[in-house]
Amino acid sequence: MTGTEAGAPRKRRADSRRNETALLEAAAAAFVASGVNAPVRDIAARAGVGVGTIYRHFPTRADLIVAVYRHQVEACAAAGPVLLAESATPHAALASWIHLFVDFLVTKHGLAEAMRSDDAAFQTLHAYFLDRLVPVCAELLDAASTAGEIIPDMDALVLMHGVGNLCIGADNPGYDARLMVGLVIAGLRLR
Amino acid sequence: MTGTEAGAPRKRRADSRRNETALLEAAAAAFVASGVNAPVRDIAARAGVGVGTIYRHFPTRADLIVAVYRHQVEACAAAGPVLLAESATPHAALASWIHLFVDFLVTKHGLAEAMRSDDAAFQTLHAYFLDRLVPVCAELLDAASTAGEIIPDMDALVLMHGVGNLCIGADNPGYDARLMVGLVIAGLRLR
DNA sequence: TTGGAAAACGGAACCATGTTCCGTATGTTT
DNA sequence: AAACATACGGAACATGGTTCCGTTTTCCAA
Repeated sequence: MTGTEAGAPRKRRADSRRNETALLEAAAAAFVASGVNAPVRDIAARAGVGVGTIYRHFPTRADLIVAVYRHQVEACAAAGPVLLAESATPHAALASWIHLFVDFLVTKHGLAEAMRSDDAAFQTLHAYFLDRLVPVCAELLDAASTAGEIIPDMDALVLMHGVGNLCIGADNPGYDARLMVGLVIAGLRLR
Repeated sequence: MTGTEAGAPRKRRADSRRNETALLEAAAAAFVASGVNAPVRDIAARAGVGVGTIYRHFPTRADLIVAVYRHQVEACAAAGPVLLAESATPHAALASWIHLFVDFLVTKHGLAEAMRSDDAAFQTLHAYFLDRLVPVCAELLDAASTAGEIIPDMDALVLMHGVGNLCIGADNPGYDARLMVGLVIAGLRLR
């Protein structure tokens, strides 16, 4: 035997792995250039592969988006506990963390829109972001409400949805997503 | 001559007017059934006309949407001064008026999304809503800030944009647009 | 080293939607 | 009733997502 019992499942082909990273880079570039709705054919062309290859690696656009932004989402999630430990008050930590999330969203054209699309294809995106970030947000909310700084029982999922929505069209010159998010954060405070 | 000098511009054809109202009714029905993004062909079929006829009467989808919802927008605009006169405080009037606007938006699937699309075709929609409602909102904001109830210098356009955004996906069971809008309104208050 | 099975590829073909265009039909005027 | 303007319908085109299958590449094992 070769050592591994029930598997030895022939290692992934080299071209496959090559294409996957090429696609990730191409997608990242296309997203910057044309937003997360960049046409599939464009991304394929940038990566020098056929469209079929995209679908084989990333069945839905959401899978591709998640793959491209995974590190940044992880970083955001990780920042929650750190901010809570380092900030003067839980409410301050919550505010900082939300602004971090907003900064992430507003720099990705179309991501906020995609986040809230109810298209089945975006289910994965939805699920990933929410699974990863809602618990962090809930922890911050809980700390702040325990400290008596904010209204009790605020639902983290609703808050994240709302903040995401406020980031839609953030690059529109007549709009100011950060200001609106600031109002929401202020509105959470007990008076 | 026929009497009228520089015009006598031959009255509109009967079939044209018939089709316009048929189209408005069909669009209203389609919007209720499938949201404001109902396929053009569906609307045409409901109205019993060809697609060309839609484009002749309503060059962009925004024109159609505006035509369908004009009365309701007008009603909302008209309610502003009334609320201001009847409410206990300007802030209360502002809150009521915004909730009125929210109620309007959340019952029109996809309208909030369309409102903030930067697609050129939605320019008309944007312009109409904003021209009509922003001044009303500005008046309410002004009254409230003059009364010292809310932060000064809040921009009505930004607020309307934000509220519109918060209404996106309002029918999603895990979300609560009214709650989020309530937080914004609370956040406007001086403490 | 090489034969061939498995894996992955490319891109043509297909579908859904929005949009345009023009030959035809309808209404209006004289 | 004839002649003209107006409006109509829907085929044809454009765009973008998605699927499918014949071909190519890689890997394993003899």
